[in-house]
Amino acid sequence: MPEHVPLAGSIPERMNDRPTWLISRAYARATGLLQEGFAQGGDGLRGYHYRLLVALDEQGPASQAALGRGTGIDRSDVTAALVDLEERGLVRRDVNQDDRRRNIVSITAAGVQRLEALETIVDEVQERLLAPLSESERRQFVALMRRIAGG
Amino acid sequence: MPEHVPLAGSIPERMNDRPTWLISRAYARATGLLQEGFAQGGDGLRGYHYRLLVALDEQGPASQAALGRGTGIDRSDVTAALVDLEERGLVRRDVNQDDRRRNIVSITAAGVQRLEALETIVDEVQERLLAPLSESERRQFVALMRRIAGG
DNA sequence: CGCATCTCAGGAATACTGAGATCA
DNA sequence: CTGATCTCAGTAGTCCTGAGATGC
Repeated sequence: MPEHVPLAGSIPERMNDRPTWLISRAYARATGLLQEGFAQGGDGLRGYHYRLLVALDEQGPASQAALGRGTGIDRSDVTAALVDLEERGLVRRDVNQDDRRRNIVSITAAGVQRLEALETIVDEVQERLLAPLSESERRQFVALMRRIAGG
Repeated sequence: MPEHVPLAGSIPERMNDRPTWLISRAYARATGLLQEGFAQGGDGLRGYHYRLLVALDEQGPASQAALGRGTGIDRSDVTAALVDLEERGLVRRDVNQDDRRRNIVSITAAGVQRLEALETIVDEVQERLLAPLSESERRQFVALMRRIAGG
């Protein structure tokens, strides 16, 4: 006997006008798809690793503090994620001789290669996520989101 | 000496075109603001509690499974959150005599009252979150998000 | 039997805090 | 001394899985 006396069960209509709730639903969908995609890699890389690799690939060597600011990842999480990436040979960390508090983090050739594979995965996820929207709607969406997220 | 040799540090431009990343940034902002707001209540209520109260207030008594489906909260988290709400006298749980597997969860008068306060908080958070957008842009945003989140 | 419900234990990824050590 | 950096330990809230007990 499937679903007997429903006693309610659909999404409260009020919530569907709540941007906070819509954002959290979208986030849940996006992270679910991303985790699914990243799991294909099989080497345990996650969102943090991807973000760091993108920042390093795009902007060149950086200190960990700068990476944290640039990617929105907390300093302590940056440290942990970079340890993972270094173990896998995807980044290198050298002490900055001009300021020995700082590490100079650089992406390696293997890191660039791995990043390309991750980009493919993220592209696919994005395609699935934005499937309901037309091209112009996607541009609208990105533009609006940038203003909300970028605050 | 503040910030010496930047070694990069701004948000990678590539990321700002990544809906997945924008969503996670927006989510981080939203949940940060929400937690800040909910903390004002001082009684440890969180997003899950709020969602459940909304669903109960809007749709009336429901089984826990229906609440889970309706709010997008996992069955096991529903159980835990309802325990909290029951302890605070904000909901009541009675065994459904027609189907004794099920609890009939109802919001109490105190729950309705507490929910009103929470709605005020969520309204404020929303206002801060959407501050950069005009009225019509907000409607656009909600409409686009519904299609992405609602999948 | 199958299936739904409620509960409990726990894991995973993100976001964050506090504190210590190092060093400009 | 002030303040930035890196590291480590630990917490919180969300999302999810597996398994058991009960009941249709």
